[in-house]
Amino acid sequence: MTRPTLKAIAKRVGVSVATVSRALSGRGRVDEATRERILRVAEELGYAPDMAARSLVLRRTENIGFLIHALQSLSPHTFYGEILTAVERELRRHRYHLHFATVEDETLPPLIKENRVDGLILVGCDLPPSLIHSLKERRIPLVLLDNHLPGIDSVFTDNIGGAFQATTHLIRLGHRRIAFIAETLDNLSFRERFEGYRQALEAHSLPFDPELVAEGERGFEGGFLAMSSLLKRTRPTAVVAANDPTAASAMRAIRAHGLRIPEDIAVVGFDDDPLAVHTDPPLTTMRVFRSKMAVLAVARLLDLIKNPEQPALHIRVETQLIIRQSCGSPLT
Amino acid sequence: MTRPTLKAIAKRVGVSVATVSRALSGRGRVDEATRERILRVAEELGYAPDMAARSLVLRRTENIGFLIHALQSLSPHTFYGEILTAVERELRRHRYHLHFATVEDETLPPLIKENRVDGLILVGCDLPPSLIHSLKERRIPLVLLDNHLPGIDSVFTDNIGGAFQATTHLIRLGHRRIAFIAETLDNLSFRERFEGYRQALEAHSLPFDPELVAEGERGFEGGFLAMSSLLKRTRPTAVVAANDPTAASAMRAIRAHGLRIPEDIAVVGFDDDPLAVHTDPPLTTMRVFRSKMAVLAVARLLDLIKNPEQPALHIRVETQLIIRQSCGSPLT
DNA sequence: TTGTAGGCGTTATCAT
DNA sequence: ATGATAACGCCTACAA
Repeated sequence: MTRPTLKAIAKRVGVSVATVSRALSGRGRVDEATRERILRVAEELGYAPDMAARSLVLRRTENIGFLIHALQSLSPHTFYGEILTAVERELRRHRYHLHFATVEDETLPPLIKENRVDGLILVGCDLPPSLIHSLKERRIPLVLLDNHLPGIDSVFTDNIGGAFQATTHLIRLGHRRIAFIAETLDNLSFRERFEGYRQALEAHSLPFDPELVAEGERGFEGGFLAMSSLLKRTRPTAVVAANDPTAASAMRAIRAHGLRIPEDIAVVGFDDDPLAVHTDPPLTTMRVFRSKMAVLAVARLLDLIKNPEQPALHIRVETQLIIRQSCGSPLT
Repeated sequence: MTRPTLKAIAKRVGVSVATVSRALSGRGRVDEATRERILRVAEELGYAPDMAARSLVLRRTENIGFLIHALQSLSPHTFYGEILTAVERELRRHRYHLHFATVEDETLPPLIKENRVDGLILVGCDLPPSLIHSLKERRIPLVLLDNHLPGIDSVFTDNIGGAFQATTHLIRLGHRRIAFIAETLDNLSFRERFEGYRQALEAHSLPFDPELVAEGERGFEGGFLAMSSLLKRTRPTAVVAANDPTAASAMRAIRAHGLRIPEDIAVVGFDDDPLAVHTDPPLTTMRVFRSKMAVLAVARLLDLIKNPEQPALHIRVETQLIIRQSCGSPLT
């Protein structure tokens, strides 16, 4: 009832463990007939190498750590959930395994020092840079996903370009008083989206009005709070939300003020979250290619593991405007 | 630049590796003065035991596998995302690590045979029972989470009781023609919720009408499809949805038919998904205690690892009715 | 082609 | 209290 070992197979077949090891690993010559017998017995016993023994001698675990800030993973979006499953799927394709861990501060997660992983995917832009740098100093192969930092490999969303496009969409529909709301601007992605919004205004010679910008707070009610406080002091004809959950909860605030969407206020979100299709009306938004980004990050990480000394690559993935009903038709 | 080992510390301090091991592990006596020196040097070097070597001799990895069906984890809900982070948090509290893996069929995931984990949390009711049983036969400690099966430890939601309560809520509001919709009934949880619905009808002497039951398909549009086909043939005054995403997309279908919520049709969901608060009107639903369930499952699993030969425990966690606006006031 | 032997880093069992 | 030493299961020279 105990796990089969090389020794067990060796005894059964009547050869040495070395031969069995060679036969199973494919490295080194071994007679075709005995190889067959060995493979058969191994199959029969359901043999698989013990990972502890293997990684002790090989000095690699074939595990990849998926690190995310505890804040993020608790968030209502499914955004990082989809990234997680996409990363796992891709790792599995390459026979790697996924270690999932959350971090709450800058202390080094134990899986690093204990040598539990060969590399790291650091997800989201809420991980403290100080932590990222101390990880980097340990020379663990790593890539940032949905985040970027000078000198460190990264795969990230074109937030500026996306927000630029979203805002431009509203401008083309005839809007001039366009607001920007976010749960918080204390977040790189949201700040970049804000930047894209400003650049679009500027590119179309529209004035930037700080009155039209509002922050709420992190979490479900963020968009509601931001939109409510904004509506108390001014009245835009359109609003760019930093992400879809923010947009969805802003829509509730708009309605609570007796205004209609999109007739009174048009709304555009960001992420193309699954909930975008459930809002009323369905939300126009910027699609973010989570799964594609996951695949790219895994590929880059595995390459870095094989070949550590490389200049950092920064892979920016564009977004795509998905038009639904929350922006309506051109203003007349 | 290479990881510090026991040997390195031993050399620095001028003792044997055995002494260092004892000093660091706390097992076995060691002179107070030398222990101090050892601890200091270990700290200085940032020593942590190599996990491969450690688990090779100890025969345990301090890793727990989190297994989920690929279908599930790709689902729009954040349901399993919240469970995942809650499980990870609880494991970390106990100095365990989380291996995340998805399964697509009944083949044994490699992490089992390779001995990468000490135990398993099997999440959701879409994992094939045949797989669960072959895992069980390998005598790996495991507990089902949000699922249950005879003979296997489990922590699960009181689906029948919850749906009973949800349906009863509608009946108390005066509804008599109450529909039940689900993405699919090819799922234990959904079937149990259906059962709870039927029991509530029976308990209140209302007839069960198959016309009032509809399935859609898995995914975003499931509730929309189910509700649309239902409305084509009949007209309930209320509907119980098997979960919140189903309810949310059913609400779109109801509105698409020109009907109002809750005036024409009252809606109740299940799960208390974060999106429940974003729907219009906010969704009345049954709260499921994901985090509590996660904690219970981890506690049970760690107990089973310490003490394997125990009769199976089946821990059922009740749900709680959360009243929002989607059911309105009593019918007059 | 095959077997012997040494070692990966840690723990545990003996002596001393 | 401390130090050799033998595992744990696997891989890989090197020898036969």
